[in-house]
Amino acid sequence: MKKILIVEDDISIHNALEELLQKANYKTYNAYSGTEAMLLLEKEKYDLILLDLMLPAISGEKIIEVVKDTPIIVLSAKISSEDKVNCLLSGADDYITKPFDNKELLARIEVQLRPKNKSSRILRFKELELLNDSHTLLVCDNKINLTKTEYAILKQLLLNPTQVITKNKLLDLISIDTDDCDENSLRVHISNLRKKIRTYTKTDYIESIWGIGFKIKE
Amino acid sequence: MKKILIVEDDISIHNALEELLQKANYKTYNAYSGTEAMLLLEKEKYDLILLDLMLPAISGEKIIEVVKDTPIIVLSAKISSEDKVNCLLSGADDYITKPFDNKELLARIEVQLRPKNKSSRILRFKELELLNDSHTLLVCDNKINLTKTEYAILKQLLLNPTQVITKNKLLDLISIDTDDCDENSLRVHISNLRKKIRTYTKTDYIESIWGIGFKIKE
DNA sequence: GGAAATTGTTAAGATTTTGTTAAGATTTAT
DNA sequence: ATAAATCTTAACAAAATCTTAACAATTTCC
Repeated sequence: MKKILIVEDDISIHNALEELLQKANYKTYNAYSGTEAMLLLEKEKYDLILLDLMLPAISGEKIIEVVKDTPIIVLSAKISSEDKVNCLLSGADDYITKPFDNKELLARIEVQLRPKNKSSRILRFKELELLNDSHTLLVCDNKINLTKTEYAILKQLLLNPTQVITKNKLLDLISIDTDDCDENSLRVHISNLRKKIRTYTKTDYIESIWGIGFKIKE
Repeated sequence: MKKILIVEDDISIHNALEELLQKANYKTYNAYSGTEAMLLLEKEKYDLILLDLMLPAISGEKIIEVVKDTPIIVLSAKISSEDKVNCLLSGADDYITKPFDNKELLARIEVQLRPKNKSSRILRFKELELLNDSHTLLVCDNKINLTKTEYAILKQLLLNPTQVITKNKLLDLISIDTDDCDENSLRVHISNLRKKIRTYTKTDYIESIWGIGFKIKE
């Protein structure tokens, strides 16, 4: 059940939103001011933020700047193109003007919540093809079986091929429960992955970023 | 340079879009019918599709269903909520009604093209580009690997390019635990940084402020 | 100008992190 | 319950990075 934070100071709009979202089977959280929103955001992670711009104390624009890891849909009475552009460029993911159509809002919420990779069937990178359903990897069209964790690691790396994935992030993937995560173990998995890939190609696709984590090469 | 496929049968709108996008530094590709779009999509991969709905032969809605690995922004004269919802739920990522504001369109395009992780920032200063997500430095577009501490130092300097960063501040960055910080060590790191940068440019970007610390030059 | 303090460079040794292997433990499938 | 697959642990080798130390160059101040 996806968690949505509603940031809106107008009580009647706020309540209407809450009802709408709950009927659509979302779990809602309520903030009635910018400061309250900030407090909640520090405490918990949400899947989406619905954000009014004109708020007491801290403005919505300020919140957009700060929040980096959660999609934001701005709900605002400000209809000027300039306001929209500013919000979108500074980090908002969508901008809907009030009054809005309920069904459209729900649709746009779904857009933000659905996985970026719509198909998510195949992840490709050069000679590599990671097949989602069969948990296999094709290297130059040669089939390789990956273990569950090897798959999880490679998937995470291939999802953001330009980005360094920290060791901690990868460890979170591996061990959901263990907080006494073991880097050693991760190292072995990476090593095994590399070895498997190496059987069919000479290029090493996994790069180590010393002290930080790992990344897809190039 | 990002590649955008324009799918639009109205010539005047199509040309206007093409001009707008090229001015905004995108590479444009043109399809004037649904069938043409499908042909191009089979041949090449694009970063974004701008899609009109009412097209000859194959409709825009059909294209939305088929395309799974490229973001789609629908540009349509259909303003009904129902049309919007259908498109968004079946796979479109945004829906803009005609006539549209150019700047808003460009902003919404940027939203679709930017990495999902908003925190992936780039710190730029003249010929230097410090890439947060890949943890590397580009000097005149030449990639340089930085060590963890070199990266931390340069990041701190580039974050406030007008400001002097004290030696103590930099030492805090380097040694989390050691309170017996070593200035000598810092000096070596700075020297190594300068050397690495010097391999691709003659200008020395790190200035020493005697007795205080360091600063980005100019 | 010259002494003292600060900064710059270099290279070697110490330290930390990473890579690989294999054996034992655990989980999963049969 | 047994066998196979997978994961973890441990040990060691290899690599990258950091610190130290020595000395040169520069700046400040008298």
